[in-house]
Parts: sequence; C-alpha cells; structure tokens
Amino acid sequence: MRDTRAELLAEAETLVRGRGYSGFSYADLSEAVGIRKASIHHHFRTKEDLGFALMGAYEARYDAALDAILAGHPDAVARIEAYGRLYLGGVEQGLGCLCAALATEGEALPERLRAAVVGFFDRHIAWLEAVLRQGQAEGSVRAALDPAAQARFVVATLEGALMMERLLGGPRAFAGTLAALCASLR
Amino acid sequence: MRDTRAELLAEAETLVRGRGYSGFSYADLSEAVGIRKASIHHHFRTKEDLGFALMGAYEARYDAALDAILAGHPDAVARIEAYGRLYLGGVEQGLGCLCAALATEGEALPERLRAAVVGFFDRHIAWLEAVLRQGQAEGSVRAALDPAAQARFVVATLEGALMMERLLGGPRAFAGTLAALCASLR
DNA sequence: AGAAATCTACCTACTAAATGGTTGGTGAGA
DNA sequence: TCTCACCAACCATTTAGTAGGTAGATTTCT
Repeated sequence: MRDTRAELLAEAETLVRGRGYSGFSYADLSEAVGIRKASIHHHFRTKEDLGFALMGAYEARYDAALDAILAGHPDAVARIEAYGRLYLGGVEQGLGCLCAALATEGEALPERLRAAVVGFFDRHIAWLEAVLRQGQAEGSVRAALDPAAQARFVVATLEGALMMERLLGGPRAFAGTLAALCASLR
Repeated sequence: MRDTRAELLAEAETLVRGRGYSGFSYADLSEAVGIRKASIHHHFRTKEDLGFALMGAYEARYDAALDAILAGHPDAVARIEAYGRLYLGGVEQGLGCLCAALATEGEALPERLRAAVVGFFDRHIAWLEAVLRQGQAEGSVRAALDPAAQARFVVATLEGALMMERLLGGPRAFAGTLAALCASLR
C-alpha cells in the first residue's frame, strides 16, 4: 500500500524548498502526487498545517542525522564538516533549506511556522556549540574562539552558501566554502 | 511633485524583502503607496518588470555603497567590515536581502530575474576578491587564504547571517558573526 | 498667441485564472 | 456498520493583467 501522507510530505518539501512556501500551491502538489486537491485537505486540513508537518519531518530527519554524525565521527572538526555535507545535498539537488524558504516569508509567516523555524536554528546552534566546546577541550578547535558566536557563524555560512551556490557555483563552490569554514576553526 | 515610480520601487522593495517575491501582490503595493492597482501597471507593465527594476535599483545602490567604502576605508579588513555593515541595516529593519528573497523562488523565478541575481552575487564576489588580494599584498589579510574562495565565503556568511538573525538574534547576533568573520581574515 | 493634438498619470470596471478551502458524496476494508 | 481515503463539484477571494476613459499638462501647428 502506498503511504500517501508520506508522499505528500516528500513532494511538498521538494516544492517548498524549490520555489518557496507561497510559491507552491495545493494544485501543484496535487499534480505532483497524483491525487485531487480536495484529498490533500483530508491529510492536511490547511496549508499552514502542512507547513508545520513539513517542519516536523524535516527536524526529525536532521535530528537523526546529527546523532549519526556524533556516532560516526569522533573529531570535532570532522563532525562539523559532516554537518556541512548535509547542506551539500541540497546544493546537489538544487533545493534550498526548508527553514530558509520559510524565513523568507518573514512577517507574513504564520506564528507556529516562525516558531518552528526559530526552534530548528536554536537546536542546531546548541548542537554546534557543544561540538565546538568539545573540540576546544581536545585541542582540535582554536581555543580563542567563542563557541556560542562561532556556532551561529557556522550555521550562517552554510545557510548562505546553500542559498547562493544553489544557483551560482554548484556543489564545487559549496565544497570550497565548507573547506574554508573548517580551516577557520582549527 | 511626488515621484510615484520611486515610491512604488521603495515600497515594493520593502514588501519583497519582507515577505518574498511571490508573497507580495500588486494589491499590497497599491495599498502601501495609495494608488490603484491598475495604475501600478502603468508604471510597471508586469510583476516581472517590477522585479527587474527592483534589482536594477538595488544593484545601483550597492554599487554606490561599494565605491563609498573604497573611498572611506583604506584597510582591507576595515573595508570588508564596512561591507558587512551594509547587511546589518537589513537586520535592523527586519528585512532580508532582495537577492535572497528572489533566490528562494528558485526554478519558478523568471530567467531575467535569475540572471540579475547571479550578476549581483558575481559582482560582489569579484569586488571582495579584489579587496582581499589587496589586503594580502599589504599583509593585513592572511596570505594562506585563497581570495576567490574566501570572497564567496564572505558573501555566504553575511547572507546567511542576515537571513537567520533577522528572525533569531537580531543586530547583536549579526554583529557577533560579522566580528568573527573579520577575525578569521586576519 | 491660441487652438489642436498628444502625452502622462491616474481612474473605474472588468476578466480569466488560480488560490485555499468546503460540501456531500462513493467504494473498500475492518 | 463504521471509518478511511478519496473524489467531483463547488465556493469566495485573490491573483496578475486589460479595456476604456478622464483631467491636466505639454507639445505642435497655424
């Protein structure tokens, strides 16, 4: 049996990351999944509900990826490099970050969605801060850096590089920025 | 006499940077400027024309700002810090970068607009690369850095920080990232 | 200079299409 | 029998864009 709800989430994510939240419609999604517009409302009552579910799934996937990074890479800088490669996937597929797409909406974004985006960034910043502190304790990360500020710096650089290189330099250019970022930590 | 065209450009820019390109409508703009919807079409035949004019004005303003920075700051890192403060203005007003707003639209963005966005970034990268080279020649910028890669890195960081801190940490957090960025260049 | 023609900036009133969303169903399976 | 997943047919509103016109300024012709 096909899991329509999951298909809807997957296609909607591609659409939002590809053209922005208000740049996609239920009609687009209907066509992508092969189901009538009204049936989407059966799964997600409103567009805002869909956006919120999208954020939930996105965050859950990222949480799993962060755990996998901790399990697979002992070194702090290697962890941050692996974190950066999560964004690289977006560049390769020509898709931006879901949170960036929502953040663009700014004032017009429903409060729940804004809160979810803020939560996403807060979590990532906290994770990076912990990794950086560990790196400093082990000596692999420059002791002079402020972990809290540096964590924001890392997210900003990767988000910006994804946004820009998706339509400019592609994966190679993104990889260059990631390398420069990691070099600046040591 | 009031310059309606200029008012339209100013208000439209605020709207696009605040809520995204497909997140604003001629109706919004009509209300903001106090002119009928049909009259906007007199000044900008299509929404795409308006977006293109928006990019033109935005780029012209940035060009002037880049010249002013060269004239006002002899030191390379000071120039890049001043460049970063251009973005800070956006954080203070709660407005993202026009190019980031357009870039979010991705595939759905009309070709002319995409080309304009690419041109904007290319110009900024070239400007920064030249500034970085000069800094290396003078010894104020680390010689080990690759100017071309580092220029992309600078734009990515500032764009990402603007996108994120606009709704997260505000001007203080942005200033922290800008400081970390400048420190990483020396 | 004065009349005629043209242009500019704006308007009201429309259109076709798309938007998110609702109603009232149908058929299949537990 | 009841729920689930889906549907066709709606709906009100909003979207970008058009048609046709008006009042006032500017230019052109005599």
